[in-house]
Amino acid sequence: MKNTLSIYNTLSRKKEVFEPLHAGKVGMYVCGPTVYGDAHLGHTRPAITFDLLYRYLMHLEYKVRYVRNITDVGHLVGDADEGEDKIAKKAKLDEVEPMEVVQKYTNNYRNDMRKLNVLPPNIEPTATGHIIEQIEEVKKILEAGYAYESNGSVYFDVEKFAKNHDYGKLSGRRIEDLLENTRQLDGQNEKRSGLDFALWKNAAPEHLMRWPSPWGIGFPGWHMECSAMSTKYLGKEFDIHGGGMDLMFPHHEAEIAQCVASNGHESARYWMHNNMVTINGQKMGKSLGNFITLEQFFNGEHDLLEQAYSPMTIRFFILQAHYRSTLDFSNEALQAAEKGMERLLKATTVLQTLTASNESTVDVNALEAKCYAAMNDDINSPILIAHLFDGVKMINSISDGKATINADDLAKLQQLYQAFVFDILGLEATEAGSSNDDSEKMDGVMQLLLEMRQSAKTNKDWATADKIRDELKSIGIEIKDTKEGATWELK
RNA sequence: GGUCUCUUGGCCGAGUGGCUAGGCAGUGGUCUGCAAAACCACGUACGGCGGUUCGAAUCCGCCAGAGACCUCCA
Repeated sequence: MKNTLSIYNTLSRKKEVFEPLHAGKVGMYVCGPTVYGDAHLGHTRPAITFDLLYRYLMHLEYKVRYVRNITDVGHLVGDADEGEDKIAKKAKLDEVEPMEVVQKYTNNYRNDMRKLNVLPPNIEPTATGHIIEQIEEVKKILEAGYAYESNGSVYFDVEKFAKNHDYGKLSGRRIEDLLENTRQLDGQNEKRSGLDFALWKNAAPEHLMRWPSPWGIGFPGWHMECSAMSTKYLGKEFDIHGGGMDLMFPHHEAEIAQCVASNGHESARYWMHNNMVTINGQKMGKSLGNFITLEQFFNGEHDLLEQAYSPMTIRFFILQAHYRSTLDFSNEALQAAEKGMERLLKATTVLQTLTASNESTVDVNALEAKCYAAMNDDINSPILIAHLFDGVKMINSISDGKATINADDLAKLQQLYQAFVFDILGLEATEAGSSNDDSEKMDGVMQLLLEMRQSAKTNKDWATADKIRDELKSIGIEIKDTKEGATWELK
């Protein structure tokens, strides 16, 4: 039951049973961020999608090597400039070293991911740290005859490759269509065809990031790093390659071509693509300028945000949609996610306090089977979450005495929620007040106030009881009366 | 222009040829001194028009609308 994971393979356009290349082991490569700006909501989609997959594979007891790169060189700014590196351009703007920019945004990215409880990959290689490997790959492609040198740059010969290979198989493109739709880009005159892409690019004198190569001073092409680094750390053939849908063409298509040209066969067996986060129905993206950074979500400082949203709310929001669907941002949707998640997490706390009876009136095995079925069906987290909410009703009913559970089932249910809510979905309970001295004192003060209010209530002194409640509320402390007594929380 | 995808109830979002998705909001109830919170219960749906079928929101066609990629992008 646990081991019938199916995943949607972009190559075949259907769900396939996942069978690793080597029994019990999984190699997976995911395209990481370009570190020239703060991470925004869109960046969380692949990070959380593949974190979910990584966590689930580990839960299934696979030994996983998860590689996610940091792109710190190699992408062009746009077609208007002179082939200048994105990172170099920003660096000049800020008048700092390119590597300083890279370091800053890498740090920010890792920091944001940690807040989102995204597990760090096993290897997080950088493009600048693998220039030698990339040059070696370019050499191999030249030797294989699928590339040519021009003016100190090396280009991949797409038309030649397409004669005996299927260029466009991943993205569903036909070479004839592509040939009709090429645009004027930098270096076009150096290329034999508009479809050809750079494997190595000659650096202009003002270009800051530059390395020596057999073809002169330059920098690696846009798609080279993923081929070189996936091969180095996962081998010439590996299990899963992931990334955003927008990378399918040309990036992943070029990667496939590079690997085939250099190794004689394709590298990744399963290609997985997450869909986009939209805002007002349109893709949230760097180039459109309609993005909201994670930092802005966390502190609420953006015109479109009605409030701050915790990292866990963002994570739950992402997980409530299937990774292959678009997900539309709105305050209403995020607030719904926030409340729903609180209810789910609260139930996990209640679950720890349940006591066992002799008989079970609930079916824990059926719930467990449904949870695995959901995850095995192309890691369908929204379905999983729906089942977990059914379980919330079960937990609350037992807590209310409307249902009973025996000791074995209770242990199983507790394990189930630990596994699915915390280990697999990667949610974590919101920090219930840090345990420093101040919060301990605060807690003491609050206990005193609650006791005073309770005695006022006992004396039917409603004026005093309500004054305590209302005045605390006005300074942002909310009292909640429960069956077990009053509790408080900061709002 | 080319290729492809999507259109589900107030909002977000699953799924499927016939069997309740789920969450949030809303309504009713339980609890409470009152309220909040919490818990329980309950609607409303499958863009339009045709077709296939015993039966379609689910398959096919047309129309309308939205989007993605074709250029860096998660």
